Amino acid sequence: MNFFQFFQQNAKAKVLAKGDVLFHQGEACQQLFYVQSGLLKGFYLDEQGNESIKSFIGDNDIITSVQAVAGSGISSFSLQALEETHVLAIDFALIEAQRMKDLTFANELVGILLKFAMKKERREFELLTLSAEQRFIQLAKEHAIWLDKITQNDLARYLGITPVGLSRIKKRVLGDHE
Amino acid sequence: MNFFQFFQQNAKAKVLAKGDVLFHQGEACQQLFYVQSGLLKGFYLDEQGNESIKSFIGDNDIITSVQAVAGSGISSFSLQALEETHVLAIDFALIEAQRMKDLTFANELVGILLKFAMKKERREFELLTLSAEQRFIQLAKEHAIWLDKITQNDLARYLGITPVGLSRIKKRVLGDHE
DNA sequence: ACGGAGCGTTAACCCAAGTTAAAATTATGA
DNA sequence: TCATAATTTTAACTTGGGTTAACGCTCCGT
Repeated sequence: MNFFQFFQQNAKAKVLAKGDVLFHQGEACQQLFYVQSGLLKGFYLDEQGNESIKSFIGDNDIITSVQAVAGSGISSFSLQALEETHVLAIDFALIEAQRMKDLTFANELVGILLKFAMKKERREFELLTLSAEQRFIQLAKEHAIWLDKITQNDLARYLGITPVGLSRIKKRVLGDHE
Repeated sequence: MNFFQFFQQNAKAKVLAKGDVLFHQGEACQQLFYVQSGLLKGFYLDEQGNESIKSFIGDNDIITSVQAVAGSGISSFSLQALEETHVLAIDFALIEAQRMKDLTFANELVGILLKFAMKKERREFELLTLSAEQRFIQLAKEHAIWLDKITQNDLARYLGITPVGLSRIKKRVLGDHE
């Protein structure tokens, strides 16, 4: 069976208002979500309350805590809506059951995981090899839309710096044109 | 069919001497490798010649360039042996063919990819949320063996800092006990 | 229109890590 | 064993980004 057919047949629709949390760091997460529309952030919070943003998730993205559904059962991060967001939720157990008996489905899952792996490899590359300034330039090029929709605080926490740091980088990079 | 059976039947053994390169950044990579014994580093080299180490790969690890086999065809990093290393090499096309017709095989691949995704998520977490010093402490705890086998230059490039920086961190963390 | 909340900017000061270069230590090979 | 190369440490100086706090702007809500 086709992955998205399966999704449509077995998933439940959910609507999140701005600020709503889909799942919390430290709690169980047994579902996988497909984002129909809207925008979410996945983020870590440490003991001191420092936030680090793992990723932004938008239209047509699939999101879950891999650690939770395939490992410990507990999510290591939270997922929160930055605006009104419509998602489809499906129990991961259903996906597991289906892939065990459906070759086409299993192979679509392989494809999805390969794409996911490439995305993570990319992010790893940027965090490892680029300076904060280079990461900002990269982001501004590839996700220009984010600059409008996402607050500077969140953008900074995604780049691994503070909002103050990002403000300085913006000044340096975008220039004053005085 | 079982993944490792398949591997054993279709893979070619290769022996790498210290310093040998399994595949080069910027070149095609169509194979997947299973490390029987030894140690490799996967690393990026930028235009200025700065090296960043993506990962160390040891006994029983599976390694390939996901970008290359599932995306552009070109590897974004190089893979080099840090000591004599024995690997099994298999064409990724064979894996693709097998997973398309073998449910068990496809699902084992899903399992492998889920584990890979968890590893990458972990690395992303560390690069995003921890300071260089915290990353070193973490590494010393989890991979104490690496401290002996791997040069400080390589360890530093894995942590995202310079060898000089790592020397300072070691002094700070391990203390002088004077 | 006013007052506050939230967001972004700026400034002053601090510190971790980069850079360069020299010194010290450890490995390696003839 | 000794000489040379490679690795690690140390030192001096620079720099990017953190921290704190003040300031300004904008957007609401009343």
